[in-house]
Amino acid sequence: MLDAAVRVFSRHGYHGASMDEVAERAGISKPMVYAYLGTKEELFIACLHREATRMMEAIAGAAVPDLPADERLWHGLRAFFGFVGAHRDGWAVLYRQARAERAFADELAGMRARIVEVVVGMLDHALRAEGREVAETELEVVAYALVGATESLGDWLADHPEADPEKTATRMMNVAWLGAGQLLHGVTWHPPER
Amino acid sequence: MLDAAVRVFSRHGYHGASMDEVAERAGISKPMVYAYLGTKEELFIACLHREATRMMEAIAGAAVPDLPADERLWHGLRAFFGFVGAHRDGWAVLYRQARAERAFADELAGMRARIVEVVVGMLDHALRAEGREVAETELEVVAYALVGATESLGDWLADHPEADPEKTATRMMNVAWLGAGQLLHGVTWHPPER
Amino acid sequence: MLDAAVRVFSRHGYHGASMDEVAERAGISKPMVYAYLGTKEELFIACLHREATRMMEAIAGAAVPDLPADERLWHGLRAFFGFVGAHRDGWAVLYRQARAERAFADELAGMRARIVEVVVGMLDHALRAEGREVAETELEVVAYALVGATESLGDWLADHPEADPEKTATRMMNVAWLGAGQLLHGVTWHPPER
Amino acid sequence: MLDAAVRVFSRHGYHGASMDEVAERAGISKPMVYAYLGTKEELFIACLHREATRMMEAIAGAAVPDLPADERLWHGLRAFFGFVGAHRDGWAVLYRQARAERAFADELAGMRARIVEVVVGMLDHALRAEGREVAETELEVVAYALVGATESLGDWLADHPEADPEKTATRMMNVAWLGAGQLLHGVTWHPPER
DNA sequence: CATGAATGAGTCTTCATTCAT
DNA sequence: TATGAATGAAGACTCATTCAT
Repeated sequence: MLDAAVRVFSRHGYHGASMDEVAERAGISKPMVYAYLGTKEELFIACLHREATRMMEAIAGAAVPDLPADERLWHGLRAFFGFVGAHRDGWAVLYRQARAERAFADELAGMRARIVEVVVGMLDHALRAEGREVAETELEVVAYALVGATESLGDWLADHPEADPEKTATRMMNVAWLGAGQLLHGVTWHPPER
Repeated sequence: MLDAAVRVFSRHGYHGASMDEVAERAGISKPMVYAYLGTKEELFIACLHREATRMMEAIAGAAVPDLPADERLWHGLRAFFGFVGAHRDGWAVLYRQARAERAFADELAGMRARIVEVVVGMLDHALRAEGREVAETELEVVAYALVGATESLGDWLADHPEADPEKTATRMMNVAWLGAGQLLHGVTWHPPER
Repeated sequence: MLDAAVRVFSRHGYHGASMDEVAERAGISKPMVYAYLGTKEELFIACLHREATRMMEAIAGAAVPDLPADERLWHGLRAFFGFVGAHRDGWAVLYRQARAERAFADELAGMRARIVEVVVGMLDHALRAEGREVAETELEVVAYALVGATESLGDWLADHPEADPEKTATRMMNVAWLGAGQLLHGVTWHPPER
Repeated sequence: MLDAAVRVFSRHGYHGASMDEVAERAGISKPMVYAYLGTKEELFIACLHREATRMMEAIAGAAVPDLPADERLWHGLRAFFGFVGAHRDGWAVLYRQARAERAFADELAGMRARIVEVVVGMLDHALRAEGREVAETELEVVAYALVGATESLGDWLADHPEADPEKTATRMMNVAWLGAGQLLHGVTWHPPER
């Protein structure tokens, strides 16, 4: 039943979607939709939740903690793009929709916070292995940027059905790792003197 | 009058905004809003357009072509984050809103295409200077990732009024340049053999 | 089971009450409610009926015919206010609800007619004892007024949990009897000449 | 426009009435109804208010304070029944409807409180003229009973289009005044010793 | 016998959009 | 030109009522 909702939301957007259509597509009557999942808002949150959970599981299952940092990142990215590629419909739109409505900000923020946290952990771990240490906030911003870049490519992927998820993951890995790799080695960039 | 619209759209989102409120905030009557800017959709596009133009101008004005690649990127980023910091209200929300509605996809795609194109040019130019060459598509994806990361941090900045735009720009530069720098030197990453 | 219904109706009103709540409060399933008592309307009528019957019985049991008129009235009133005081919840609301819906008008009219008839009989009996006689319609209107006043005080009592039913009965008796008493003695009032 | 609403509410009751019908009967479109009078609830309150005001004015205009108590009462009653007779449709139903819904209790209570207050004042004035004095609460209850009886006859009148308002007023006056008259003279009734 | 599950029908309410002034 | 007034259309949500189990 959530499948139907996800499809409808992804086709017409949160506001464009009508509960009538959700019900119809799900093959049940409107009151049932309300009985099972409550309000339109709650329904959307449920969708968001399920997709987020699935995605997180896909990633977590791939990026197991005992791999070296680069491989872990790589597997994580591959899982992510693989997921988006397979759920083009669902993910990108839920993501875009969720960003637009204040009401879902929390849900979304939580979801992203979990990912950022993982990435921060990954970076921190790798840094310590190099005998270096960086303030948490710094790492967070870097992680945020990486996640953002990844989401962005995910969005791009969702819009390009012909694109290959694996290849996209490789490209992202290049950008992310070579950048992160340099940072890990203590190379940093500074604004030029004025 | 667009100012009023931007404010209203940014407060309540595209759908949450009512033409009544736009008119009231603009101090004119609703039929005038329609006379001057047409449909709600057109109005929103007009807002989007203006903000995009302003932003592009701010960036273009800072990232002049005759600077070396890294400085050019740096000034561009600084201009971008400066703009977002100064228009927190407007930018992030217009951006988020625009992503949510299919109707604005084109507008948005165009706006982003222009930026990606610039970044691609920048990378290409720098590569040639190094005597190297890379397929356009490859560059595009990298550029896309960089732009995505930047937008993402822009979003983050818009949500953190206390954050410093300049510092954010520096962080982004680190992620972007050190990664891009490596790429420019021909270093690339490959998926591990299975 | 009716108890549950009465409670629900009295809390939320006829329209505000949902069959779901009735069923839940009664501890049975909705189809059973329908099986035993039919439609919501019929259910309400059943409630009305039971409450009316109980009340009539309480009054009839107290106002036995072989008492002198004033004592009979007094005992009737006392029984009435006693009943309302003890069933504050049920009575007043059923009464108010029933008045609002055309569908229950008949039921209610019947119930009141029975009381009015009793009062008319009482007055008539007393009048005849005084050797006087008055047109039936006249008596009916007087009876109607008395009943109305009584119902009204009943309502008031239902809204004032701290008030004493017995005292209220006494007050009503004062109004009713002194008025009725005068009438019984042939004293009547006429509109002033213009 | 309120006329239309009153008519619809009186025909179908508060719940049975649909805003569609109100709009249609008023000859305007639904959004206009909402623009002018807001919510269904507010609309009903507006009706209630207007009818109450009109009625109070009718009564106040007739029962001028400088008349002797009985004449004042008489004129008040006549005005009341005259009003109800002329607005059968409106009054009775508004009154019945208003009683049924908790939401209107306040409005109604206020309206009745004003009347009771007037009657209390009238009784008090008359009592003092007789050199007697009675606790306010006592008077209030008596007044309440009188008002209730009157409302009740009003209801009866509303249901009997063929009945004569003037005659009804006379009857009510008989009940009210002879009763009140006795009370004024200090005659009271006491429960029999057990 | 009892019920969980299902629904058709209908309500209030809102808003983008446009005449007539 | 500018607007106050008006509306068609649509959507979320609820509930009395009934099968199939």
